[in-house]
Amino acid sequence: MSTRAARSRDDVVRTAGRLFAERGYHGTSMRDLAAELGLLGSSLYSHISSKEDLLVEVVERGADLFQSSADSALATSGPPVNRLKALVGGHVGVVLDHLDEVRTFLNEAGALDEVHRKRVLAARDRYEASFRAVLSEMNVENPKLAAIFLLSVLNAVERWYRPSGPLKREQLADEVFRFAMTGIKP
Amino acid sequence: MSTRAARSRDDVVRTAGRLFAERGYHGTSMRDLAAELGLLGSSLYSHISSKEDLLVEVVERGADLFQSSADSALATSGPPVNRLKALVGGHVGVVLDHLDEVRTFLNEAGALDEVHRKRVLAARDRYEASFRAVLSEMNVENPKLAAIFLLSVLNAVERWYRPSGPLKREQLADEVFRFAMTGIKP
DNA sequence: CCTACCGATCGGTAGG
DNA sequence: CCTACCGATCGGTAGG
Repeated sequence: MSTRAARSRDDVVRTAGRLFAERGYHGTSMRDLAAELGLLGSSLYSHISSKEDLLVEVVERGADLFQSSADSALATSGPPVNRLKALVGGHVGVVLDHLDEVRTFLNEAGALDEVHRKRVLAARDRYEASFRAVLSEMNVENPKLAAIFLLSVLNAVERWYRPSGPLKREQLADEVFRFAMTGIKP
Repeated sequence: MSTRAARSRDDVVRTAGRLFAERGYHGTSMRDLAAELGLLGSSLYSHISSKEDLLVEVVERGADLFQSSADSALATSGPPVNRLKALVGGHVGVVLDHLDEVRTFLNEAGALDEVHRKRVLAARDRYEASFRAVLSEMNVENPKLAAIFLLSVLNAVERWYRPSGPLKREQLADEVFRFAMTGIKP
């Protein structure tokens, strides 16, 4: 048996996402990443061309996942509240199923060069616009602010939710939706 | 006139807070910090003993500011909703007045060694407990989850609020409070 | 994917 | 607070 650790490009990107999410971009060295894959640092460069390119790819995966989720949610039929529910459920699903890409997308975009950072900000605004549009359809008083508040709650899920905790995955989206619709309720 | 740049320890800690907030702990070098103060890297060590100590000090300042705010808010008389309003107003005030320490406290605690990181988690839990206590007083259905959701909105203020924007500082706390109490409202 | 490197930069110290 | 350093580590390359 060979002791060679043959890795695909996707292995490299996914492992990079995990380390960027856990330790941050600047807190992760290329040798850290290689070691996680059972390689030496120099071996990474047959898969990718630079550390920065890796960050770009992980962040773009996060952006694409959110946008696909929104596009799908906006196609939901019925009253606008159905689409809002789909947006919330989709967002929670993306966070739970792609935690590493999501955390890197949300927390490490600042480490990108200006061109890519602006592209990420544009992607976030486009995603947020999906929320604003549905909230407008619902005749919410201040759709812009409501979208910010709702996304604040949704994005924070990454920071506190543990699948092993008392709150089951299906309940989570329901609870967020309920809080957004009616507040803390006495 | 001397060209010597005489700095106090507090100058060093405050400037470190700004850079840690903007670029992250691992994205800030001691030479970056020194240059910002008009010094050479080695000169920093007459003020502080290590980079890690600097992070500890900035993060602890953030923790203390939030806890002082909560202690003060909990002393508010009248029905519990008054105390909740004071907690929200206090939190927004701390974020806006001490943005660098807050951002470092919220985003860079992961770069601390285990001992200090656990201390920060304990400080956060104690602060969150102030919210849980007031929400319990208000007979909210799920005070623990309500506290998480409300703090999600409050902590996100650091990420999007611009004092130059349409929302004035005084309105911000009111809008967060209203969202927490009643949701998006159709 | 590894061996053998490269120049640059890192946090930090000794001594004045 | 500066001069003059230190060993360690950084991202990355040449060549096989």
